[in-house]
This record gives sequence, C-alpha cells and structure tokens, in this order.
Amino acid sequence: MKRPRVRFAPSPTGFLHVGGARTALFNWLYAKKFDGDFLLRIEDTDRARSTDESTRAIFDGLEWLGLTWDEEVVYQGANVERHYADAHRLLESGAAYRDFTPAADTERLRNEAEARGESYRFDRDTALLSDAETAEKLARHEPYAIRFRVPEGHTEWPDLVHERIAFPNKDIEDFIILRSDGTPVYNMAVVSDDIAMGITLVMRGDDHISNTPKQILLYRALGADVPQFGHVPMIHGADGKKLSKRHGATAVGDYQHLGFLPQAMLNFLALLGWSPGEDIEVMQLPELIERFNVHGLHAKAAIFDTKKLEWMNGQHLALIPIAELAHVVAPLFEQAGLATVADLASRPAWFHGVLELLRVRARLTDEIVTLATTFFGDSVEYDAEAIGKQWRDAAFTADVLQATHDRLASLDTWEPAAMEEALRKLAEEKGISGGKIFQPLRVALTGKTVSPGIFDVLLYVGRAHALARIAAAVAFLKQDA
RNA sequence: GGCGGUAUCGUCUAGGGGACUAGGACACAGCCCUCUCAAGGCUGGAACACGGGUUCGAAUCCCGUUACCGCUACCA
Repeated sequence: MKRPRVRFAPSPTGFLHVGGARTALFNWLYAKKFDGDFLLRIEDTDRARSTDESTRAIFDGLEWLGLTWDEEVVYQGANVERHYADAHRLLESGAAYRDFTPAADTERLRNEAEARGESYRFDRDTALLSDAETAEKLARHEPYAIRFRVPEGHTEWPDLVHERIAFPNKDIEDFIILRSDGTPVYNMAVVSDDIAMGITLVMRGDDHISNTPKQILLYRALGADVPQFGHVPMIHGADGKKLSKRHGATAVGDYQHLGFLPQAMLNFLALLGWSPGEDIEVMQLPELIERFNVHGLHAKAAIFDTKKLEWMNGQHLALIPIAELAHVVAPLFEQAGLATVADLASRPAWFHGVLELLRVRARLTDEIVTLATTFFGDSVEYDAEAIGKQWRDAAFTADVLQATHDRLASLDTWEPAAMEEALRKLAEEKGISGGKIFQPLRVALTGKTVSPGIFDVLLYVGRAHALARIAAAVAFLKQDA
C-alpha cells in the first residue's frame, strides 16, 4: 500500500477554530497511525480576507496542540500558475469550455429565477458558441471564464465516514474553474494542489460534501488518481447551531489562555466525533494514536460541551508529570505577581509540593494560581463568612489558636504527621473534636473556610509564616473581643 | 425551492438481527470517605424521533414522514 499522505488546509481568515483543530487532529492521527505524512496547506487565495496574522495564529494553535506537520507549508497562492495551467489543460482537452457571458448577466438570471422561486442552473447551450464566434470574440480580446463541462451520469464515492455518497450529475451545473480575470476558483485550486502534493486521503469537514463530486470530476478530467475522501461532521454550539463567536470561545487560542492543557483539548476534541469503541475516555496522545481507527469516526454533528472539556482538563491536570506542570504554570505565577519563574525554579521541591496539593482541586491552570495565593505573602485576609462561621466565639477561638500556636511552636520537626499528632492530642485534652481546632486554624492560615488539608497547608506555608499567621489571628480576635 | 447529510439519556457516546431489563462518561441528586474543599468510591433519575414494512425476532436492515444541519457564487 502507498504511503498515506493527508493534509489540513485551512484558509487564513481568522483564528484556528476548534472545528478546524479537530479535522487537523483526525488527519494527524491518521498519518501517525498509518505511517503517513501530515501536510499543511494555507489556502490564501482569497487575498481580501487572508491575513498573515491569522496564518500565524494557525501555526501557533497547531504547535500548541503539538500537531506538527511534515514537509514545508504549502501556500496555495504560490501555485496559481499551475492552477491556471490545469484549467487550460481542461480547456484544451475539451473537458471545459469558454464562457463569454458577462458575470453580471448570469447573476441577473440567477436572481430572477430565485425571485420566481425556481432553481437556476447554468445553461450550457446558450453559452456554447460556434468556432467562428469564439475566434471572433477571442480576436476582440473579450474576457471569458472557463467552465467545466459536467458529463452525464452520476458521481459517487465511498466515504470513510459515510458509507457511500452519490450525486446525479444533472444536479451539478457547469461550474467555473477559472474566472474571467484569469484567477482559479477554489475547487480548481484544491484539486490541482492535492494532485501536486500527492494527497491520498482528503479528510475535511462535511460542509465540503457537495464540493466533492465536482472535485472528483476534475481529478478524472485531469487524468489523476482520485484520492479517498472522508467527511467529518461539524461541531455545534449548545443550541445545535454551527459553533460561532456567539457561543463564546471558539478559537483554540482562547482555550489556551483560559487555562486548558493542550493534551486535554486534544483528548476532548478526539472524542467529539470519534470513539475508540470502548468505555475509555481519558487518553494521552500516544494512546490516541494507537487506538485511532477510521471505523470509530462519526457522521453526526457533535455539540461542544465546555463542562466536559473542563472535567477532561482536570483529569489531565492530575496526570501530567509534575515537572511539566510546573513548567506550564510558573509563568502564570509570575504574571499574577506571586513569584518569579526563577524563584520557583530555585525551590522545586516546595513548588512541586504545592502543585501536587492544588492540581486535584483545580480544573484550569488559572485556578491553580488562584488557589496558590495562600502559600505566598505574609498577610492573610479573612473572609467575613469564614469569621462568622468558624470564629463565632472570639475569646474561645483566641484561646484555642494560642494553644495551637504553642504546641506547633514546640515541635522540633515541621512535618505533617507530628503536627497532626500534637494537635489531635491538644483536642483530646481540651475535650473538643479535631475539627474545632482545624477549622479555626484554617481561617487563621488562609482566611477561608476551604483549603487543602490543614497539615499540608501548615507544611507549605512554612513554619515561620504559619506561626506568624496564627499569632496575628490571635491578636485580631483579642482586639475584636 | 433543489441537492446532500444526520437522527440512542440534557450533552459526548457503546451498540453492526437474539448477549438490551439499552452499557459507559460529563452534568445533576444522594450516600460513603473526611479537619473543610477537591479527588476517589457507591447509588439514583434520565434515551433508541415518528409511522410502516422485512424477520420467529429490529436500537440494529428497507421505505416513508418529521426535525435538524450543510451546500446551492466568476467565496473559500
């Protein structure tokens, strides 16, 4: 079997959309799984809408996800000469013909038909000219478009995702392949490029299904092998409509900035329209490649469920090697003004310990930073709610906290087991439950009613800071009483 | 309008004629664990769009209807 060659061919008219990212992923997985090449082609022939900025955004998004491409990026705009030549080849062979009808005329006919509620089909017979007429118009340098002569019969193909799709050719009008200004039209450019790039499988969004018969016709007329096709479904928003800005974040970059991990995004996207066929959900890239199969590809549009993506991110946050997580998250700590990247790197054991505590409690990397504030700085801000709930009896609480402070201060090691033993003993002596100590202590240390386990907080806040915070709480309570 | 595509819990899905009392996951509710919060474990509610066939037997095959989506350009 020939080495498979697939491609992802976005047009640079916006950012990398999650739907595009998913098609890219399926193509990439296919290439990895079947030992093929994954190529990238930027379809920048629409000069007005294409921007370098969005080309960069596509690269960035793909790189962030780790969907790297083989070979150099192909820019469609650089190949217009060939597109033009291919269109003319079709003209020479008779597969296409010149259409001298002014664009405005066909547009008018189309509009009129539409107004009458009829469907318009370009009429080949009125456009076809005698050789003499053609020669005459050519001599006068009248502009013409080149139209493909759609043959009789029907066009069908076995789709990788759908079973078999067939179109009667009578429903396909003679479409333009070269505009009267000499520029190629999308279908012409795509086919010409895919042939030149040796693409063996075209996997793309199912919004291209109706382009496919036209393209197959072009392959045949050009004497090229018709590749395989696979049309993957669209991604919809919660309302069932095609995902768009109205639904919130749709660009891959948005999710990156929201605090999602690329591996979670990939995992989530893979499961949107593909299933391994087993009850397994959380997978890393190597496992995704190993399990990927064409059979699991879906035909039905899927709704983008942010909640599940968040859950998925939480799963990957828990799975990612701690050093890698530290690397991803350290810059965020710096941005938040908590600590510099260099500072964090200088005390990896401490930093990793803090991250271990928080990774299971967070779903987004940003949340880790928020939760981590407790472990930095000297002062604690007390939540009014926390005070009301855990520090009701100020005098009693001050007393308990003072005793807690003293017991902890007398410890000669600063490790959780010893702290717990000491404080449980204190509770027993006072005839109160452990919670009666831990909860007020939590407020003293964090200002909040919720936090990681209290002994872990003690450990990572550090002896000096912890004792200082408890003393400050006692002072606060005494002045309050 | 024409053409094409799709149809299983709210959502992502398993399911390729009998193993279906329709399984898993997210979300939701409850319980357990427990110093709080997460995580984890357990339990619960929740679906085969509708109507006809084919068959001893249909979520699964066929036809129709409906709904939704896409395309219908000298855009890509």
